[in-house]
Amino acid sequence: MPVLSPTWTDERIELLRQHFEAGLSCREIAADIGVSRNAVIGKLSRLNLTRGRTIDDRKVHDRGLAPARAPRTVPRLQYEMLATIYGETGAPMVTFPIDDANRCSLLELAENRCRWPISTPGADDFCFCGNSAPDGQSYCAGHSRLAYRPNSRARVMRG
DNA sequence: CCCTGATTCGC
DNA sequence: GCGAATCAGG
Repeated sequence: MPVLSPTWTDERIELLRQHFEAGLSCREIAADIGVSRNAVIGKLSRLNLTRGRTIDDRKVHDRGLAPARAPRTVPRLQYEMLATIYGETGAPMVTFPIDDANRCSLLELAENRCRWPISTPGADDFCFCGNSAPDGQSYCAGHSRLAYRPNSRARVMRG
């Protein structure tokens, strides 16, 4: 690993395009390349590579920057928000066990397989999660959420 | 609150 | 040109 970060090299741009065309989300692309999500999006926009939406579609051109937010949120919405972060009203949402029984090697990886790396690259037991991943997702539901998040009770890497 | 993509703007 | 900040929508 080089000491310098040459930002966007041809390799990275190629990776960017590969993942973009593969249908991966910007968040996944960013995590895979090692940059922030905005960096990926910014680069994509700079390359005129946007998926669907363009400036022409944008309605509000009059950027007053929050002049007056009138439309008050409905109490119900607020309740949902708070319930999400708070106790969830006795929600039995326990920690989801990540099955390590489906581990597979890089060669066995498929589009619907979780690509979460297990152990360290180069190790004899190095493999991937291999759990079923949603369409367009690189990781399974559990790992997708664990991939990158500042708010985590504990970094449960290595399953 | 979480997330996403897309634009804007300072560096 | 790059990317954080910001906006807009789900």
